[in-house]
Amino acid sequence: MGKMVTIYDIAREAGVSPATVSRMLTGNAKVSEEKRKRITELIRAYDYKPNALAKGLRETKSRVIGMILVDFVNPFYATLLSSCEKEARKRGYSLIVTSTLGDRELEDAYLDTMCQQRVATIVMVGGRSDELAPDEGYVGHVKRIAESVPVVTNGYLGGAEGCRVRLDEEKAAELAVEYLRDLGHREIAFIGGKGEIRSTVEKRLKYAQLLMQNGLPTRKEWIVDGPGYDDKSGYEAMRKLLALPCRPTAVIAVNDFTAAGAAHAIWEEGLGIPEDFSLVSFDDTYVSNLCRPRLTSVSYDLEEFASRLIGSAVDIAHGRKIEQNQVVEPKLVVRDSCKQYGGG
Amino acid sequence: MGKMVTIYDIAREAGVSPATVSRMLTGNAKVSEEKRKRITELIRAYDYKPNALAKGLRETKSRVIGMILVDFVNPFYATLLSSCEKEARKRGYSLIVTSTLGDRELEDAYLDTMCQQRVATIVMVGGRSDELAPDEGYVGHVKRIAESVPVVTNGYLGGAEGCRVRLDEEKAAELAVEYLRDLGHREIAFIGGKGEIRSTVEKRLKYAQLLMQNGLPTRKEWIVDGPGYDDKSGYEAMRKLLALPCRPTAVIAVNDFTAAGAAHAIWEEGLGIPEDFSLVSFDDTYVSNLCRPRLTSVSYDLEEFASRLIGSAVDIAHGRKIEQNQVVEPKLVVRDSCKQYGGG
DNA sequence: AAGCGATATGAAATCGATTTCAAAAAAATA
DNA sequence: TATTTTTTTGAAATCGATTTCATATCGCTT
Repeated sequence: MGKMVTIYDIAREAGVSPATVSRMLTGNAKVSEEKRKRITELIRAYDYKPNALAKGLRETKSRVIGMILVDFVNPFYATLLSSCEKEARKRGYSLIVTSTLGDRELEDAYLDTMCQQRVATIVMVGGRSDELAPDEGYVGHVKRIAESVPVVTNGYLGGAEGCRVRLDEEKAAELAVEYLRDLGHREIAFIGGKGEIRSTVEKRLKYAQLLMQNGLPTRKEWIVDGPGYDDKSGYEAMRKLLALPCRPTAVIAVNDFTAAGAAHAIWEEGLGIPEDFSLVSFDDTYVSNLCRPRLTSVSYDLEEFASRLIGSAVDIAHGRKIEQNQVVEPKLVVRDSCKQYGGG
Repeated sequence: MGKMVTIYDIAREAGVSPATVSRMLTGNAKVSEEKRKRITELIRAYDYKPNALAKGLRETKSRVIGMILVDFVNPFYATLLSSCEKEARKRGYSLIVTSTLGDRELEDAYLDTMCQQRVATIVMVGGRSDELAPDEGYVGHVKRIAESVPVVTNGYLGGAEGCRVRLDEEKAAELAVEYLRDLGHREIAFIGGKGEIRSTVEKRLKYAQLLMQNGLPTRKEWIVDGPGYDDKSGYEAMRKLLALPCRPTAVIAVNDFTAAGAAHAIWEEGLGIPEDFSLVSFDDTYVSNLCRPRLTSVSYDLEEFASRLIGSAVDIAHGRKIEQNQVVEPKLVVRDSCKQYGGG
């Protein structure tokens, strides 16, 4: 690769000092109109590209945000990533990304890598910080990292420098349960996923609590956790529900994939949605539009989520004051997978 | 943020020169066992994290690969991204990513940004380089960029330094057409998407050519381009096919989303898959498993694609010789969306 | 014990941009 | 016009790691 042209080359050609060129580029000080013109011209002519590494070194941090997600393929995260990238770009930042697929060691390793990369901020969504009870080791690790790089997460921050932007999972559960209740359903099941992920646990707990508060029947068998978070997991969970002597009339599934899987199990049984079962999912990804009938789903505004995550990340990097605790509220998107119980 | 500890700090504490610490870290030269121990100990104790910016500056390039994709949300690219990230990590590289959503200016801007970031290589999949006839301006831009940073792409490289890893779209079309032909179908339609995207054009051309070669009827109305690449686009395209006086018996859709949309149009008409229409899609994302019936789809091994893209990117960065032109072959994944024509 | 090559080490230059500090030039004031 | 104030500018230090080159240290040979 040909040597790249540097600020020195430009300065020499323009007959000024590198400092002057730098000042022009950053706008940190005035430069006489005459030199300004000459320099601008040369920059164009030589196709000069400022070296971000040198700049980052000098300023002890880069204009890059490190983003750690559980999974790029899941459309919820894919959409979030897409929005985050747009937000970052808008603010003049780039995104270094990694997906951990739940691998703890990897998460640790990548926190480290990003630290070495001297990213301005680390944004972490899902993963260990999002478990119900992150272990001691993890908390310490994040804390240690956060001594060098601020962290923005939707999960547990543990007093580290940074901020938290969480999704209101309880409100989400409430929207689902109350919608079904208002439709006249009394027998409502809940399909969860693997592990004690905070988002799942919070929904499940709220679901159970709301059934009680509303005087609806609660049954242990109506809370089923599949082996994962994909359609197969939902399928298996629904099969268990279908095998029950006392079937529910409505099902809440922890995400669109599990809901789609549940739908397949229902069809396989020769039953229909919403005729025989009403179905509500969470996340409102494009999958809920791809299913027939289209799934009624609880939706988070991912643009808002992204804007808060990246906005906070950038604000922290620039030493601005930010809200330590932010919450994104869900809303219900009604489609075709539910109907009035007993009614038309 | 607290100052980070540097190689100087470690050196001072260990009573050696920074050079020695560096040599130990990089392994570029021998260091006596005694100092080695002392240094290792201190690095642990101080939680020293080498500054990748400084390293990159010194070595005039970073261990980061810049990745430009059209769209993170599309599961084809999401999966590719996921695989690429894994491949990069395996080789000690990080990924800076951006999605252009087809915006040309953005693509140009981001080529620039990554250049400034001094990424080791730029990997570009989809987007302008992947158009059938990239315009002069674009070709020049890539060429100029490629003078500073090598480029790996699935599309047009235009003699720039780098390499090309393409998907064999023609073979993919062949697998689809021949499969349907072997099932006895003679009336086969093709649903494309918006614009003259190379991948689409190549498939469509091959499809048309194969119909001729096989003596199957060809009709202009059987080639329909939707307004995009999503399910709605496929839906609209299929409605046009359904409105035809002479309907085809099989449909090839340019990706899983358009296929899913086409399926909905078919159901809406009260018809069934595969009873009334056989349906083959491309890409074989999880969407083809999410549909009922599951879609028969032409699949690319994205792990191989990713491995070739990132492998080449890293090899080029290290000045190793690489194959200038690589091809990834597709295979057909048979599921439940096709059946013998006329037969059982 | 003197001389030789092989190793381990340190001092200093380097990568490219920013910034401090001081000097020079320009503008404003007396 | 002389003097002060303000604005532009350049020289040099800095960010943190790597590497070249020279020197010190060691073991080995004769």
